[in-house]
Amino acid sequence: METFPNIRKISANDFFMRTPTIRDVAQRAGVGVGTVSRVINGSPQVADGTRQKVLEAIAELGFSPNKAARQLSGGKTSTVGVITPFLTYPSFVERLAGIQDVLDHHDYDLVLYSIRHPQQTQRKLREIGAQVAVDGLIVLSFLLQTFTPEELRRMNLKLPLIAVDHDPQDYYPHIFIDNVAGGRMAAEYLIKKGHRKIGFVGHVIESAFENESGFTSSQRRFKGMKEMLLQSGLPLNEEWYRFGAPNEYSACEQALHILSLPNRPTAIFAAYDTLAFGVQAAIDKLRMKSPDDVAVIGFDDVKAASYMRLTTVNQQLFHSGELGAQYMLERLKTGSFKPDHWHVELALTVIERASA
Amino acid sequence: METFPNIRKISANDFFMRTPTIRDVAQRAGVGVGTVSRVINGSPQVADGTRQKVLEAIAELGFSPNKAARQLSGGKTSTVGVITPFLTYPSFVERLAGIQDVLDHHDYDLVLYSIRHPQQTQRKLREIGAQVAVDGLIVLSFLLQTFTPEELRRMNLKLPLIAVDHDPQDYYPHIFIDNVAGGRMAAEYLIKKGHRKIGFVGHVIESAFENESGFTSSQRRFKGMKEMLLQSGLPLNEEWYRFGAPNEYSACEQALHILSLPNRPTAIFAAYDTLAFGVQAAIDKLRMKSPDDVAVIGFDDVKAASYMRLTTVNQQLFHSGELGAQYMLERLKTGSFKPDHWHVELALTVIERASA
DNA sequence: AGTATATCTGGAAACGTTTCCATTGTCAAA
DNA sequence: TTTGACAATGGAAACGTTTCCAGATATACT
Repeated sequence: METFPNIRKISANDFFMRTPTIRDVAQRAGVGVGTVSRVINGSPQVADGTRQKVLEAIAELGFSPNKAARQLSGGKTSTVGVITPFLTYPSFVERLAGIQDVLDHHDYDLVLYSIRHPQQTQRKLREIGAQVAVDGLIVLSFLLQTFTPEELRRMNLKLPLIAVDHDPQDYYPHIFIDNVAGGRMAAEYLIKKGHRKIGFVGHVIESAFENESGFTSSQRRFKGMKEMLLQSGLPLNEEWYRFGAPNEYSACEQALHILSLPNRPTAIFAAYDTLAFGVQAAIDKLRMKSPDDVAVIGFDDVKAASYMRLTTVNQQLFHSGELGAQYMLERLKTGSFKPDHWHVELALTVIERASA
Repeated sequence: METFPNIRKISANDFFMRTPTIRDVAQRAGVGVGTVSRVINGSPQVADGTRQKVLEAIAELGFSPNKAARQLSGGKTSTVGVITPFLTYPSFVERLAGIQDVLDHHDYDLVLYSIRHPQQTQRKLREIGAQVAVDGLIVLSFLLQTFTPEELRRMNLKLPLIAVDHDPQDYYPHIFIDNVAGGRMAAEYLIKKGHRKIGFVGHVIESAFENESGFTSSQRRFKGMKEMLLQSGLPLNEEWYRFGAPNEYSACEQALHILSLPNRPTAIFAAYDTLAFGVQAAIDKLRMKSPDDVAVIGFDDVKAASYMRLTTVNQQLFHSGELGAQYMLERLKTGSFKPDHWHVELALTVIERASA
């Protein structure tokens, strides 16, 4: 009893428009499958006439190469993973949007991994690496910092990694900003505006949940501010500095406290825009007005900051995502990260709006 | 000259820990590949002893099945796509987070497609369908509404579809809310609080860019509000209704206008929470106070609404995403959507906070 | 014992690409 | 005319699973 391995080719199912394969295209164009593959992948090794025929066949059949097969054979997925904590924080979303934008323009897909607890990171990384479901991985914020270089080495990930919004270091490419310098800039701006009594509303780590690297960007920005105040011979007053959860409501409470002091500051630097919104709410509650009664400057330049007319320090959130994706794609194309892309610092700019 | 197709198996490369395949596991456990596959997929057709051996081998080798191969062979990707407009709107992000959460718990990956212009939708859908890179597609908001049922039929998508936040209709499963009823609820709440002069800040479609279905949820919520006012015998005053872009700044301007009228309303219903924040800003600017001078109620119950102490209409954003994902997974498992899941309305609730 | 039945297992074929090698055709130089 | 180099092409093998069928083993019943 002979078997007919090709029986599917003429089976009844095919009358219902089986999605076309490269073989169908080859047949239709009267060429071999190899040639079709070469056309699809833009190899120069194809005569113009042939290429034309193939392209026509592709169009007529509405063929589109099957990703899984492509990946299995070639080892490439045309997919980049993004792993992020706190999907709902506006700053992460903006970076994500930047990444998405670049990947989309290069016909790469974006797989989103979201982590609720840093402890999940390791498991997730292993999974991702083992399944080979993505060509590369963009890691947002501190997630990678939860590992020592040694741990990371032992995990022996084959995947190209790039970190966006990550402390400067030497172990993998990353894009970062100088938070301390940013803090200095914010303070400098306020000082130039004539303020001498400057407060701060920031974020403390309450648990290991938030950041295991020991420092939040809030702390660094605070440090920069203090440096600048000292350097300018201005008073540092511990009463004016308050820390809480990273949300508007908490910030509002901190600000209410600060602004109710008998000797209150004339300006407040909020570590994130989100906190600044809370500070603005407090100012409004107290029937004060910024910038006249109290000036407010934020940090991040989130989308909403422009609606809210918040003066803030821009850190190119969207662009950081774009760059991360761009460098990753280059890495995937050329096989290695450009040395210039290993350690990329983004410039900060004070954006003057209505609040300070 | 004989060839050795299996030469790779003993090539030098293997000393560098080639990622293990199902064959390696089979060998190590002393069983056939079929058995390993059955173990991985939880088939009951495996003796306990055998299963144990296989599981051990899997653990020892750190094996994890290759997604691409799995898909190519079985036709399944363990991946669900999400297609969304305006990635950066907070309400979309919350729905997305809900989807992500459910998928993650079921070991499904989430591929994110973002659309900048509704016209891209069709191309994107075709691409996604053709590449077979996802098992199903969750469509957010109005994107599918840009097609007539006829168009959609002609596109002949093989992919299971479910829409989240989509007008009720008959062509595919969807999860929705009754925006008109929501508008009525908001108005009713304000009326119960004693307000008789109620304003509205909403969103107009400025271009085809935003929504091609003819109605925004803002318009529907407005309709509901008017119905309720009429029904309660309260005055409708066109002066109190203003429409603009869907951002806080624009809403602030509209509210400033309304609240500066000689005969101003004592309460304002904002079509989205984002707009409500703008209204609150306006109230603060005018040195008024909610809820005493002007009450404000929003709609959506975005995360920030709770920080901002905004009274609003909750529409279960996160949960809508969870449900969409859940129903999709069920569809993928059982082969069809449950009839109950074809047309799912989510309940709305007024959340009383400090603003009204 | 012998037979029927149920359970468990091994392994080939198939999924749709890419890649590599062999073959053919073309053109220029000798 | 012959030779060599090179461009263009066809098609087999490989990628790592799942599925299906056949065979093996165990169990139950006569």
